[in-house]
Amino acid sequence: MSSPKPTSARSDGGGVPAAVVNRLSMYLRELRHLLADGNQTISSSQLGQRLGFTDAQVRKDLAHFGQFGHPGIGYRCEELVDIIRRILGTDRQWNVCLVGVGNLGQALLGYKGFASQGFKIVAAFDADAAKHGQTYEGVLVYPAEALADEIQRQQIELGIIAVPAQAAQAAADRLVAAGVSGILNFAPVTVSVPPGVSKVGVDLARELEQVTFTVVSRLRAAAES
Amino acid sequence: MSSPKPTSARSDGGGVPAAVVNRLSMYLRELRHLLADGNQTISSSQLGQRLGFTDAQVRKDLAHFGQFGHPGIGYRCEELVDIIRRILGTDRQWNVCLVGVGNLGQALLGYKGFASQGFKIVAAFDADAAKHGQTYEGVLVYPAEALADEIQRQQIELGIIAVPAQAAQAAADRLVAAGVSGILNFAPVTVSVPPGVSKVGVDLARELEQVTFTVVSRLRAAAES
DNA sequence: CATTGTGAACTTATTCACAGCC
DNA sequence: GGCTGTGAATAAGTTCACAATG
Repeated sequence: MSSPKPTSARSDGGGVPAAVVNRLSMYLRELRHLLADGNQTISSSQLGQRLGFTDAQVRKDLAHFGQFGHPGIGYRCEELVDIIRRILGTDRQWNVCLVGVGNLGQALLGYKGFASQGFKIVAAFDADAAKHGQTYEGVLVYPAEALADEIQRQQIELGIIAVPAQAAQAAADRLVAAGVSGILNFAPVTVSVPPGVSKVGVDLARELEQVTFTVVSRLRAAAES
Repeated sequence: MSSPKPTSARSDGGGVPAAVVNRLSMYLRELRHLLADGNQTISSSQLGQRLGFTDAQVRKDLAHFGQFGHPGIGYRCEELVDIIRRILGTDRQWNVCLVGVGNLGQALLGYKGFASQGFKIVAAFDADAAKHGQTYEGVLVYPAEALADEIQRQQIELGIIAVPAQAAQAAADRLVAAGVSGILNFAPVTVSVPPGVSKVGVDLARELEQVTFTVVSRLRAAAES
């Protein structure tokens, strides 16, 4: 018996494959760097080259959303930044909360990269009573029981889970019950959320495993040659 | 002009698509949880269901590497854990170093999930002289100049970059020059490494952008219905 | 005339479906 | 009976190649 149809290649988002969205955010990052370096325009082949994609790939990805290029010119960096931000939904601020103020949680509270993309962590939650009422990087820590109230009060739409594996599903359930629309999960477990709530998981150890796989593959290929 | 042929779907690793390796590490994580819960065996459809994949997908992924199942029974959890660990290269310890002992770097030093998968951070490097000689979570911080020597001395094979964007390429260059075989990059830039060095990038803000995209897509779909 | 946008060709990935096995 | 492994079928994603364009 097979699962309904989650295919892993598309997660959701108007029929746009997840891989396209992933590349889109790479284009955005690269375009910001280009802008910072004073570039006005860039062609699909130049942009692709910097990231290791073909020119056609860049154009096809953008074609999912409209026509943004200028024949003979390329893409205007500033214009395309605005367009991609609108596509990704980061053309406005998002209020975010953090669940789990441990090692990783504290680092996330101090991470500058969120604010610069429009993400604002406005509340943190932790089970440890010793942390309640304290502020980290200017963010106040509440008890887990206050989660629903704060999410309502501060209009928090996204939640970041940075609790131990065994507490992750409970954290997700609470966030969902409180009405967040999306979750970024750093706990090394698959949490389940209802349809209608977006979810992305980042598992640091799994990322390193992707590295070791290619390392050992290379070693193995070298051994048999 | 198009780029050579990086296709993005496969990065390297004996012709095995990156997506397969990614799922493999999910299977591994899930199998560990199953084992911890006392399960002896699991079928491809059960394993797939837990992660949102079809049964055929699970079997095909494993088929890239051999025949590990038992008809009528499924897969023996313990056996499959060993097999996947061997495939991913995590059936042994990897010495890892960290470059950049800031917010995020300190959290990574304290992250328990690395050790449990065989990754041992044995040295850290930072440009800030105030940190030199200090230990964080039992790991000694060296000046960046000591990088090559320590990597040689402690046989470090992997490097984690957790420095600001503008310092990331230099950190990568140093790691490569010192002879690491793989890099996990948390800086929000594309660093380039020579062929022969593996690289995986994790950009926290980009991960959140994947979440917001699906959130706004759902909102947009709802709006036009 | 460099560069986009896009149908057509091609390549890669996923699912189906069933023979073979325990 | 329940489950794997896999060739065949289908679907999805990528690249090619060229007409259209400022």
